[in-house]
Amino acid sequence: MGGTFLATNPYKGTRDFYPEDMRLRNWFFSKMRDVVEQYGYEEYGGPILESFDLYAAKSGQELVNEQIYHFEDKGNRRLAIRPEMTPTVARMVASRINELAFPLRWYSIANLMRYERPQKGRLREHWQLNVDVFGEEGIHADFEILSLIVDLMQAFGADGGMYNLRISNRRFFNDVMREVLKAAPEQIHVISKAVDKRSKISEEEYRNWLADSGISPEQVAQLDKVFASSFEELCACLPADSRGVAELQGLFSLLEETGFNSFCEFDFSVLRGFDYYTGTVFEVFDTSPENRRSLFGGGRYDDLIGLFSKQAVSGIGFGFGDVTFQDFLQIHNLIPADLAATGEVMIATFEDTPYREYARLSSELRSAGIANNIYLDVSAKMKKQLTYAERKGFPVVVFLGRQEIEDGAVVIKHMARREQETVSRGEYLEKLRGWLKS
RNA sequence: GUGACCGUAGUUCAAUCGGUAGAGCACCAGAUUGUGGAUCUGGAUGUUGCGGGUUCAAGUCCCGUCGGUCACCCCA
Repeated sequence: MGGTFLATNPYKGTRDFYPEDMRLRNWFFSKMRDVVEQYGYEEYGGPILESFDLYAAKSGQELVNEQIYHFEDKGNRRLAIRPEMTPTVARMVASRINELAFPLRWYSIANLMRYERPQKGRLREHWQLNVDVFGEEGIHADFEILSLIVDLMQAFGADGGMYNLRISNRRFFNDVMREVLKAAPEQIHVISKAVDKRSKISEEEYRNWLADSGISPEQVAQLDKVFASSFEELCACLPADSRGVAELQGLFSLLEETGFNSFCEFDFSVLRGFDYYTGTVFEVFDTSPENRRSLFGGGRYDDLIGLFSKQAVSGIGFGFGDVTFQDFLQIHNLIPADLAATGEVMIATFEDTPYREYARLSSELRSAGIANNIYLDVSAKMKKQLTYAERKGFPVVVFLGRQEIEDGAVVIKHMARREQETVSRGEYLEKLRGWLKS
């Protein structure tokens, strides 16, 4: 025997996109593209392989390095498959820093890979929409990104009840820690980690974590008070010149004035990882009980291109992955049922008719802008041809046989209505168009 | 990296205490030689993920491995 066959399953944590899967992905990414381009964002792209140093240099996180696919090429260059898009954009921006007109509004839709254990909402390869504003420090950019997110969600019919957009600010957080808790810089780091975990771990674990990290009982008490306080009360505790306060107040008054505030809320516990973010941070949560998780998030970082240039470029943006988003769409029933196949017309064939007639008809339809297939096996029974047409979801089948050629006509058949009629070659296109519209 | 559960036909699943693997759907052919969703008739299909062990006998028990799912870890 020929031995064993190769496995047909895709590599762990990656997915095959069969035509129906591709339709879904194309559907939502093109919708996203529409929204983002209406905001005047420009698309960019980059290579899937980058120098390993591009990632290794960045903040030197061991864990990130463990999640990077890397290897050596034939010229002994150390390469990595991109695990995120930001270093690539940073490189691109830095490379043309003097030529680009800031602020930039850029977006990309790219596939990324990370070596990790697949689980719900997270695979080894995923596709992600990245949207950023570069070179603008003011909160107008922050506001724009947040309103863009709301519009993005709305484009899919997601209303405020389906998701939460929670917003905070790293500067504000740091100010509160310093002024209210009198926390030292190292303590702030520890506290932010504990706060980040707060919703996931038990009350006891949370308190132990803080105590074990050298946070005094007084500080813990203050922290409890902070969480019980409103945004306004917290602001009152901070100096009048607090930048964090000014940014959050400015941002929220803009959101209120434009009506976007009904989708947004202040949430002191939103922190989004570390170091990276310096100002506004935000996170979008799914509100459905089955999927109470973060869909995506982002924030402001002060220096995007420090690795490449002396000049600092501030930016704000987010990355929105397809895996979590698909879960979201499914749970909230936001995927349209009629993401149909692309073919509009199938041309049925007969053995006793010259094939060139079908080639001509097909070309005639294409010129008219009607996508079509010729049934290739002319000896196949009509039952088989029609079954095929039905399974493929062709709304219309056209018959062209000896009789029709003699009469200068075609038979067009409306599959869903199970009706058909004979129409002259001069008029069938118009009739067909009418059918395809409805 | 740690832990839990799962892996049987294309698919969804069944198989009693360990006793020689079966059903629905789907598929193919025909009833219908130029007309599809129903019905009827017939048909094909498995190294039970893989490798080893225990046993007279393993889909079933044990070990390993690969794959899937989920949680932890981590998070763009």
